[in-house]
Amino acid sequence: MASPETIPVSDAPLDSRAEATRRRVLDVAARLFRERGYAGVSLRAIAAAAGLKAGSLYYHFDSKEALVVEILDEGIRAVHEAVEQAVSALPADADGATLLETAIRAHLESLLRLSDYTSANVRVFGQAPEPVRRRSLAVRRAYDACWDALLAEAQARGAIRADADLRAARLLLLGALNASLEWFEPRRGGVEALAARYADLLWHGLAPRPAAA
Amino acid sequence: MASPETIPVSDAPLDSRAEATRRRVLDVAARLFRERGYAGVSLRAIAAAAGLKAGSLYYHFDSKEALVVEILDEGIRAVHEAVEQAVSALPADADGATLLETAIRAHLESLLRLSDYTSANVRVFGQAPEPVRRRSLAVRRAYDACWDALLAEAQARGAIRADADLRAARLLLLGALNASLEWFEPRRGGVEALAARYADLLWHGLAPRPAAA
DNA sequence: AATTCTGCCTAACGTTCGTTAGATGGCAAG
DNA sequence: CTTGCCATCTAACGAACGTTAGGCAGAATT
Repeated sequence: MASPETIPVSDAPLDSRAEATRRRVLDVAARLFRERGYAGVSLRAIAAAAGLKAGSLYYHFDSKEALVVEILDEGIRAVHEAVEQAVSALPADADGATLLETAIRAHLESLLRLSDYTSANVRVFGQAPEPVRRRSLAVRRAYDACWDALLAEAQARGAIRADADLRAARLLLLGALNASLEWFEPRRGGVEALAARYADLLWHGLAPRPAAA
Repeated sequence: MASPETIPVSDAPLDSRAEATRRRVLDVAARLFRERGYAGVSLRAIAAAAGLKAGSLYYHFDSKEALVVEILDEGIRAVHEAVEQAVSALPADADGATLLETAIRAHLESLLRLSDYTSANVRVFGQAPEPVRRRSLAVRRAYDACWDALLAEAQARGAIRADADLRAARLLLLGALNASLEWFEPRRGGVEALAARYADLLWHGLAPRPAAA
């Protein structure tokens, strides 16, 4: 805590060299975890990719588990933030379809922009040691709850049929969106186009427009 | 090859003890790979779970990589077979919606029934060593092609709108279905119910029935 | 100028890894 | 009863693993 007489403005300068190294380590570790899984990446490989020696990682992180927890949480947190921010930027009276498409677009855009962190989530979470999963669960649940609220709101605004099972809808929707991490290539049409196509497919379905009874 | 004078009926008795052990090893290995990833599972752990010692695995498999390739291929192959079989059992004049729902049901049912093998696919393939991925690619591509043909046929029969991007549809659909491996619990409603809900959501979409212009 | 702190390094620990070679007991064929 | 294969075991190999302890140079503080 700062002494009473110091300027209380900010503690900004406390990051510098260490903070940059930390970020670099997280970035390369996220990429490696995505490519080879949790157990498939050694601390020596992470250190080497970040221009360090293995032992030095312990200056920045308590353990391999602590490192991966930070990557997992960061991935979810960033996407959660992007979705919340995009939705709250909508006019208060936006219709349900717009709400839905905005959330889908924000999820996809941040998911694919931070693909190393978010892929690590999709690929690594399920096979990480149990303490890692336990420590990372709260952040995931919070994001699920965000989508449950979002779908409920869209339904209230008439964009989702009344008989839809919202939990099933959430699982289908997020499953479909997250799977794009496995095949998306920016060259073959951008995120914008993908988001538009997916939002359309998910909202209108595969059936032809009339959808005769 | 049997000598000319032996009864040519069948070569059935050539499997016995060894074949049973092989299957047991594959089963426990699939479960372990699903739970801990490729690098997270040691041959000693697999052997112990199958009631063997590590060295004995080499009597049945050439290497750890060969073992996992077999598991990956088996998972895809079984689902592929189930879908082809279910579709070909339909009357030749079945409508597109029936075709679609049948394929979705067959995929989900076999996916979740053989969940250790299929989960190993979803979770392990992306982070397996490159030789493993290369050797397992053909089987995956064949299944993708199966769905491309299936969706094209459904579109020809009028169950999918003419403007739909079939590649995007396939990726969305399979992504959504496969994601169910991560959360499905048989207690909370069976596979049948899930297949019906998912087929409905994917075909009709989230939008209310009229889907006003 | 002297001192403290920061960020990283070297070296080593005990353990576990995939894999191999050779031995061994049981079961089946002669 | 003997022979030989079949399925598994034991023991060991070098390499790599996560983690720790202690050292060391340069920057920051006094």
